[in-house]
Amino acid sequence: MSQCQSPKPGPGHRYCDCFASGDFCNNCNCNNCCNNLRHEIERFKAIKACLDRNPEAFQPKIGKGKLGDAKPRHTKGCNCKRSGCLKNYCECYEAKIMCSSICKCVGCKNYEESPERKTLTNMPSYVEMADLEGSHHLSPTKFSGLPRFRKDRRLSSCISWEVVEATCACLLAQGEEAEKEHCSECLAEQMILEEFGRCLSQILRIEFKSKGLKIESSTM
DNA sequence: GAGTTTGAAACT
DNA sequence: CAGTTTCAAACTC
Ligand SMILES: [Zn+2]
Ligand SMILES: [Zn+2]
Ligand SMILES: [Zn+2]
Ligand SMILES: [Zn+2]
Repeated sequence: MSQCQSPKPGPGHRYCDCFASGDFCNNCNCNNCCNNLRHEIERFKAIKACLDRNPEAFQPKIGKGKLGDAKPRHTKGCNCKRSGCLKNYCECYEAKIMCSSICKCVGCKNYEESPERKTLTNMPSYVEMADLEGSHHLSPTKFSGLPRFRKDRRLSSCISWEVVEATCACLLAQGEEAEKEHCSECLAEQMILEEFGRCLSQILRIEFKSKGLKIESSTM
């Protein structure tokens, strides 16, 4: 049950689960809870304010994908960045559904073919994948000190949040360096762009490698 | 149970 | 529309 501390649904934060689902609070630990019959008017006003902001506020968030039997999907999609959509922080995952194209998540692992998702949900028999990855240092650039890839984790089809962060950190570092050396704005820009190029190419290299592909292009 | 992480929804 | 704030719930120890 909910344990919100707010006297009533207030601005700037989400509502307790009871209220969000349109129910009265029941057996909650809410502090000064107004989501009950005792505060009918206040409650109604809160609901009205909510609906005013978003008419769909109390609609179920899990709709059907299209017609009838299509796969259910989250009506708004999630916006996860750090959970890989494999924890209950993610509304898609919580609802036991795959993320869809309307999700704006980063580093999503909540898709049908996701090995991470599979190892999490079922207890696959033929698991393992010998991970001899411990040695993977991302060499030349500053990737080295930054969030490393976990042993059993590999990049799948999308770029993970860790990589996004690492890339940002590289660019920031490059910018600071340029600043320290009092480079012109133009040169700084160029340095950062070049760093970005190195990051991208490294990301691609690693991704290709993990898939056993070769880099065909020579123009990189 | 305390402390941390996360992301929806409100807000700017 | 993107960035920030808030805070209850999920998670971790
Ligand atoms: Zn309550
Ligand atoms: Zn998600
Ligand atoms: Zn999603
Ligand atoms: Zn996702």
